[in-house]
Amino acid sequence: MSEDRRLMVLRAIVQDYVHTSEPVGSKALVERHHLGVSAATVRNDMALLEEEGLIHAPHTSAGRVPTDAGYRVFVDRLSAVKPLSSGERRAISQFLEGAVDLDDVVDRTVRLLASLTRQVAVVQYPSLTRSTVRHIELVPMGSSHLMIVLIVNTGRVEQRVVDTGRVLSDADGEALVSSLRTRINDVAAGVPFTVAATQLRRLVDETDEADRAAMKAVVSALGDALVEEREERVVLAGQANLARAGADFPRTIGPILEALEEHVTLLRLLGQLGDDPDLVSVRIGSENPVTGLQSTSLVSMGYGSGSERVASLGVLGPTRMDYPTTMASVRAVARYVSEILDDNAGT
Amino acid sequence: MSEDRRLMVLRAIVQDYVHTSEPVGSKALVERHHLGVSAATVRNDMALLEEEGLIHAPHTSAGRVPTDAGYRVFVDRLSAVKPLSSGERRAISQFLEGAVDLDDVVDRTVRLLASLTRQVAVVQYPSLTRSTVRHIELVPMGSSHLMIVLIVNTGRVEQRVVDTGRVLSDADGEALVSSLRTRINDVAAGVPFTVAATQLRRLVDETDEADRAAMKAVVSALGDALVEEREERVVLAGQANLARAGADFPRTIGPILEALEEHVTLLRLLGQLGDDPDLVSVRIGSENPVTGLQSTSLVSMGYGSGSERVASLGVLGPTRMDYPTTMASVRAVARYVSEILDDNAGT
DNA sequence: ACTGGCACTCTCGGTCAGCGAGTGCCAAGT
DNA sequence: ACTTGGCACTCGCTGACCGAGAGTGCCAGT
Repeated sequence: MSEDRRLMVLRAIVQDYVHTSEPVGSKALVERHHLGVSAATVRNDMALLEEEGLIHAPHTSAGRVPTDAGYRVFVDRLSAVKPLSSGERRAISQFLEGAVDLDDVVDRTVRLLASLTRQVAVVQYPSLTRSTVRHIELVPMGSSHLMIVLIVNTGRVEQRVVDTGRVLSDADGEALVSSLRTRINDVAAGVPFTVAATQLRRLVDETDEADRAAMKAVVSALGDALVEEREERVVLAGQANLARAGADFPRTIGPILEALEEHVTLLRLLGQLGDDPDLVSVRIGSENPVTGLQSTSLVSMGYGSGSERVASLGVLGPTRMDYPTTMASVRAVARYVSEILDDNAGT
Repeated sequence: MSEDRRLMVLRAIVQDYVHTSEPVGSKALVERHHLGVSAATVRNDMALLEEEGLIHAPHTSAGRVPTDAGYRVFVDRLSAVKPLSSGERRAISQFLEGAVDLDDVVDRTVRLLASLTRQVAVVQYPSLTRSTVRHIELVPMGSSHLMIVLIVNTGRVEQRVVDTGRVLSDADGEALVSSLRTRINDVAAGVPFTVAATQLRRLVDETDEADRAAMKAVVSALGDALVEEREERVVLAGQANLARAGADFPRTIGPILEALEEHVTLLRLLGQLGDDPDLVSVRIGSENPVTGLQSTSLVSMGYGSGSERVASLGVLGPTRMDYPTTMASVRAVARYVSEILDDNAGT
């Protein structure tokens, strides 16, 4: 019947537990939250909630603790994302304002998230599946080596050195480099990675016998750089916060740290967001497929310039976390970073 | 008198403690190490060692544990760096072989060190105080923006975007860019950072009124990049190993993680090496100036191409660590990385 | 449908005894 | 002058026990 009240009770349990980190009993509940009923009634509701699997008693005579499913219901139906104070907003923008390049943006973002939420922050580097080549620069180095600089539209830069097997320091060499430079940029500049890769391969065949070897060397290095660049990266901060919340993970902190070093699985996790790119995604405890992270929750959100959601960021903390404010922080930071990328992508 | 034997006893204590992690008593000692004397004699020696401050009894009736000073004596006088097995050497070279660029070298190195020593690995990015500018490239972006790419002789690349306030897409613009490019490279290419910075500033004054604003914008961004690039960075791996060795740090793991996030202080630490660049430096427990790291030891060594020791790498672990093998690993990796940098530096 | 009451169950903290490892010191042996 | 065996002593650790406190489930009453 009073399903409403049951949910109120659940919410109260979650809230209390989150900030005392102790199992909460019926008596304490009615005292702190002025629900208009007695402890005995609450006990009945609790029994039902337990049947539904939303809460759980660690011991016969202890209070109740929310289960992962309980938290799920809480975030889905019982809480609203708490808006940040204007002070917090200002802090965010000030902190990110001074970033000079993409690395710096990511670096600042991850630190900011960690200190804001006092949890472990995870930021994925902008994924470049949709990246385009902005420009490719060739710089002769020494007699026969050539440094290739690949500039991506997101502002990232990748470089490689190849040996062309040709003398580049004389007039002929300079002409060769300059011809390679224009021809390569003609087919690749402004073009998405995947397309650029195939175009470049074709370019080799269209090259004179004489210069084909050089062109081939350059193109193959570029091909490497293109996939390397597509390979995604994450940056972490705030691992120390795990230790602070040590009470929550009796002895699981080791596995958690291990899981955090597996950047590949982290990336996969971040990749699986909810449907709506503009919504914060929450993965709670055992919902999480990664061994080692099953006592933690991941709050994440996509970000990126324009309508493209190029990457994700988020924080990882104990399942017993303050979801509303954490979600608010993550959302705010994701939006702000997106804005910054928008501005820089400008033109 | 028998100072020799006292030291043998100390060595035995260190060795036993390192691998049982329990205070070691006189009886256990004579059993495991066949010193030719009885437990009582060992007890007398222990009493002396304790007076000298080299060992310490946690409780009146517990065994002895080496103090920081005890470890110091051990590494300085009682141990030899254990040579690595050929298998380990091969593993190191294979693991580092496939690196494609500097970032990759550093990344692989830090992971390798962590898994080799099962401790926290710290690798400083090659310091660039002695770096020179290899080349500076200017790439027009959009109508008035210019991307500046700074290529350093170590292979690092830094980029900046500035607004020149001029139209660059027409013929005039292209001419401007190309003139800036040659003039800048004329004064800066091949020149050490510090010199380049001043040369470039002078260049502004020598520029025509008309182009001075554009030149100024570019030079100021370059100046930023030069200091930014000189700012040093570290990379970590293997934090999870801290948790594994949790027995050693009862509750100090939190502060340690915090200290590890303070990259600035880490850099300072790594900077203070011993005198001989070719020697492994060991800083034990309280010898360590950083709060939070006083229950840990740092084993580090410089590395770099040629005779220049451009940066350091090392591992951080409990004071109770296996110094001989750890030192061996650190030394081997540092040397190998130096070799790689040598090869790559070759024109 | 809610509430008060009651018996019951557990955990937690404190105390206490026994055990075992290890020490310090002394007197005897080489 | 060292070394050694012996012995009394000190502590920390473990397990048992106990009482207190918190919380529960259930039942009967409103």
